[in-house]
Order: sequence, then C-alpha cells, then structure tokens
Amino acid sequence: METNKKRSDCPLSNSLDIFGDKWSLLIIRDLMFFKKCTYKDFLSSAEGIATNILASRLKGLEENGIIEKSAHPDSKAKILYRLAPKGIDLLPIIMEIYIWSDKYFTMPADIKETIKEAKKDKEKFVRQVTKELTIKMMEKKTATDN
Amino acid sequence: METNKKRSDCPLSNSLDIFGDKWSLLIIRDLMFFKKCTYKDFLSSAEGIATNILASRLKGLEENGIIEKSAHPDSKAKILYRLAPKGIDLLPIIMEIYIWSDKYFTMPADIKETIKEAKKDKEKFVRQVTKELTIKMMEKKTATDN
DNA sequence: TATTTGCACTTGCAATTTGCAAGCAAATTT
DNA sequence: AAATTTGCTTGCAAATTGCAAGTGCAAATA
Repeated sequence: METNKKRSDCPLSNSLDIFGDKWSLLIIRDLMFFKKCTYKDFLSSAEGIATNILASRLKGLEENGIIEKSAHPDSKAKILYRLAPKGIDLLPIIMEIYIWSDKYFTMPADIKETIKEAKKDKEKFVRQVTKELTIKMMEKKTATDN
Repeated sequence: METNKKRSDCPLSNSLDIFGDKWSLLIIRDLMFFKKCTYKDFLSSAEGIATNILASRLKGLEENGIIEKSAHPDSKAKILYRLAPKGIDLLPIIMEIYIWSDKYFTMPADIKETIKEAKKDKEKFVRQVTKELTIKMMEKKTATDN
C-alpha cells in the first residue's frame, strides 16, 4: 500500500516518494529499453524481483500515472503495461544515471556504446527515444482501445 | 550494513544500489544546494530523517566515495561532511529530477525559479554549480588539512 | 574543578517492508 | 479434458526502518 503523505514540499523528496527505491526505475528501464511489457517479462529480469514486490510496484507506478495497463492483443490472460507520458519523461533522469555510471563503473560493452551515443548529443537521444516510445504507446493504445 | 553484492551487471541497478532509496539523494541535495554539512544540519531537514538512518546513510555514501568526512574548523566535536567529486557528479541527475518535478508537481516559487534557470541552459547550470562546489570542497580540504 | 551542554553517533525494540515459497483463478494450449 | 501459462495473492521469516533513549567525547559555563 502506497500512502500519499508528502514528507515535505521539496520536489526531489516528492519524486523519491514515487520512484526512490531499488526497483521502480528498473521496471521503467525494462519498459524503455528492453521492450518488456508483461508481468512475466519484468519477473525475468536479471535482478530477480520478487513477485509480490513487482505487483506492489506496478500498482504504485500506475497510481502515480507513470505507467498504464491495457489488454494484451494476443491473449486475455495477458496484461500489457506501457509507459504513460509522465513515465516517458523520466528518460533524461535515467540517461543521466547511465552517464554517471559510465564515469565510475565498468559495464557491458553494448551499454557503454549506447551511453556514448547519448553523451554525444543528449537532446537528440532523448528526442529519438521519446519518439519511439510515444509511437509504441499510441499503437498499443489504439490497437487495444476500449 | 551496506553489502556489496551486485544484483546484476546493469549500471542502473548498480547505481540504485548506492543511492536508490528515499534518503540518500536528500542528503546530497542538502550538501549541494543548502550549504548543510554537519550531522545536525541533515537531521534538521524538513523530511525528518531518523538519526540511525542518517548515520547508516552517511556511512554508505562515504564507503561508496560519494561524500567525505573532515574535521570541522570550529570545533573538534564537529565533523564536516562534503561532496566528493563522485558526489558532485550526481548534479545532472538531481537537476533532471527537479526538471521532471517541475512538469508534474506544484512547488515553492523560489525552487521553480532556480529550475527555470537550469532549464534555460542545463550545461551552464551544471558547470556553475559544479565550480562552486569544487571551490568549496578545496577550501575546506586545505583549511582542515591533515 | 565540577557541571552542564552540544555533537555525532549507538543501542534497543516495536513496526513496517522485503524476500522467498506456495497457492490460485482465469485463460490458453495440448 | 488435462496441463500449462499468466498475473497476481497469501503466509511467514528475515531484514530494514522509525522512534526513544542512551553513550562517549569535547567545549563551555559555574
């Protein structure tokens, strides 16, 4: 149960109340970069989130307008999760975390390459990825319209 | 006790292992923007961090090279905390969180004004604040040299 | 000199949150 | 019709958090 009590008027604090934990941004990462969009997809990520924690985080993120649920076109048993615009707008934050990581950690070569791309022109990178995510969002929205 | 086991090779996950909680970035915010630099300063922030959690977070941030301790020039009983370069480099992340907040939250007018400044020229903002923090860091380092 | 105050924690303990295993209903596949 | 998949929920032990009350040391005050 996510309570709604604000710790302070500080927007940083308010933001951390939404995604300031060890799991939320990883779910958002999976939606952004790895085309994961079902419960099972998130469960299968390398970090190994527990199923009850995943359910709790998905609920919180939805309540806060970061993600949205919709029917999966392939099956009624499946639920399709996608980023809402408010979630897509988290991209610059996640990008900067990756860039910071790049300075202080070692990491897989493919990720390093993507970060290099992003660093070359941050705004362009954000624009491109945002566009892709927005298109995907629209497709799924219309395809499973209710 | 902060353990060192990595959940995965993902740099985002590794980063969240360091500052992915409700408190760490608030301490860093206090060091960056509000000239807070003692234990008591952090305790007095609006969010009301508990004293054992503060001690635990300071320890973790120090172990991870985000902050550094030094002797306070005014009193031997006091400890002065400051951002290490690795901590100063978190500025772009925190700035982007503020910018995201600005789009989706209401907030105090003075903070809104600072964000407006930052948005006008992000790189300039980062350069300026980084410079100030680096100068402050050097001053305190030499003043209390050991 | 003795006492009080301030500072940076530590300790104890109850309450909350997390992690793991198992279970479950509805939908789908075989 | 039976087995499997999917998205959860439930139970419970373990870890983390939040709060109050110390603790040890140094500086200030009496």
